[in-house]
Amino acid sequence: MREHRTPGRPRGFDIEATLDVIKALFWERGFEAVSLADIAAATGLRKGSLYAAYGDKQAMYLKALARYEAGEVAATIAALQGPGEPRARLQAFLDGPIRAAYDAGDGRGCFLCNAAADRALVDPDAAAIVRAGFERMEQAVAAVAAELDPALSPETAAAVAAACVTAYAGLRVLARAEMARASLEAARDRVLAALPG
Amino acid sequence: MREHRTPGRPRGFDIEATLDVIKALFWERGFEAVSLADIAAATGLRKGSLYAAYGDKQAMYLKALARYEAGEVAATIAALQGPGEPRARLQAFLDGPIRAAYDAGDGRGCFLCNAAADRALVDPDAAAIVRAGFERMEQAVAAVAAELDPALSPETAAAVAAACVTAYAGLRVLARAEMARASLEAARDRVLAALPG
DNA sequence: GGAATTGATGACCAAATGGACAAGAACTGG
DNA sequence: CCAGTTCTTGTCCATTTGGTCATCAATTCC
Repeated sequence: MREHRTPGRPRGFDIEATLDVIKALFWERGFEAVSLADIAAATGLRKGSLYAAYGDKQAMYLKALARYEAGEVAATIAALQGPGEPRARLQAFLDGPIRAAYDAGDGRGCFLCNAAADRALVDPDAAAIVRAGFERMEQAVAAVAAELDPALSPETAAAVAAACVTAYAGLRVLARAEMARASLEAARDRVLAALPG
Repeated sequence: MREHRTPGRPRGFDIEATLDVIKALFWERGFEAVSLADIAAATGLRKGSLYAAYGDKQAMYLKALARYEAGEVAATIAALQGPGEPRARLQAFLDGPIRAAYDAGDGRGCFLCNAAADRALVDPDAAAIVRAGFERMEQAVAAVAAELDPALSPETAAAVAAACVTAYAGLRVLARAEMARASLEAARDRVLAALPG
C-alpha cells in the first residue's frame, strides 16, 4: 500500500521515533549505564537492526544527543524567542529546570549537562554538540536581553546571556541531585533580579 | 619495626592514599566507565584486597565521593572562610572553576556535579553526599555574603549564596565541555557584579 | 515471474565485567 | 613455638558486554 522509492525490504520501524526511545535511555542513565541489550529491549528491535540503522553505540549516543539538541534545546530556544514579554520569557527559561524537576517529576535534568559530565572528556563529538547547544541558547538569551534593553551593548547582552545560561546549567545539575527547591528558586530569582532594563 | 595495635597481617598499602587514586578515576570518568580492573591497575592492588578494604564497586565510589567532599570541597569552603577580603574570596570561589579548566588544564570539573549527572538518579547515597556538599558550600558563601554586608537579612544572604553556588555548578559543567572561556568569565563577572555591599 | 537490493532475525563470539573463594603470608598475643 | 587473626594472591566463575554474520523475508525494477 505504502509507496517505496527505494528497492529492498522497507524498514519496519520509524527511525526517528525509535531514536527518541534511545535518547530517553541515554538521557536518563548516561552512556555507559545503557547497554545494547537495554536499547534492544526498549525499542523492541534486535541489535542487528540497530547497528544497521544507527551505527555502533557511540554513534547511537551521538545521534540521540544531536536529536535532543535539535528537539528539546530548539524548543527552549523557540520559547525564548516566542511570544510574550521578554522578561517573562527569561523567567520561564530559568523556571523550566525547576518546574521540570519538582512539578513534572522529571529528574533527568538536561541531556547537554549530563553529556558534559559523562562524555565530553572522552568524546569530542559529544562535546561539540554540547557546546553548540549551549552557544545557541546563549545567542537566544542575548537576543532577549537586547529586547529587554535596546540600549544594551552587544557585549553586555552576551554577558547577561552567559550568566543566564550558566545559571540554567547549574539549576539543571542541582535539580538532578534534588537540592532543596527553595534554594534553586532563590538562585533563579537573584538572576532574574539582576537583569537589565 | 612499626607497631601494630591490631592482630593479623598489617595492610600493605595506605588506605587513604589509595582511596585518592580511586577518587581520581571516578572523578575523571564516572562510575560505569571505571572497571575494577582499572582500579586494580591504577592502585597496584588485586581485586580481593580492594573488596576487603572498601567493599563493592558502589561502596568504593561512595567512599571516593565522600573523600572528595571531605577534601576538595572542604578546602574550597576553607578558602571561602578566610583570610582575605570577603569580595576577593567570592571572586576566587567563582574563578576557581575557570582557572582549573583553562589554566591548570584540569578538565574533570567538579566531582559533585559529575556525580549528580552520573549517579544521583540511581544511588540515593551518592545524591545525599552531593547535596550535603553543595549545602555546605551554600552556607559558607552565605557567611561571606553576611560579612560583605552585615545588614543583609539571613534570607537574602542565603539567596545570594544559592545564586553563587548555582553559578559555580554551571561553570563547572560548562567548563567540562570546554565552552569559550570568555563566556564563562563574563558569567562569573556578572554574578560578582550583582553581589551586595 | 525473476534478479537485485535492503531490512530483519537469531545464533554466535571473544573479551570484559563484577564478584567469590581457598590457600598462603604476615602479624599479635600467649 | 603455637594459635588466632587479618591481609594478599591467584584462580575461578557466571553473566554481560559490544559487535558480527549467515540466513531469511520483503520489496522494487525489469
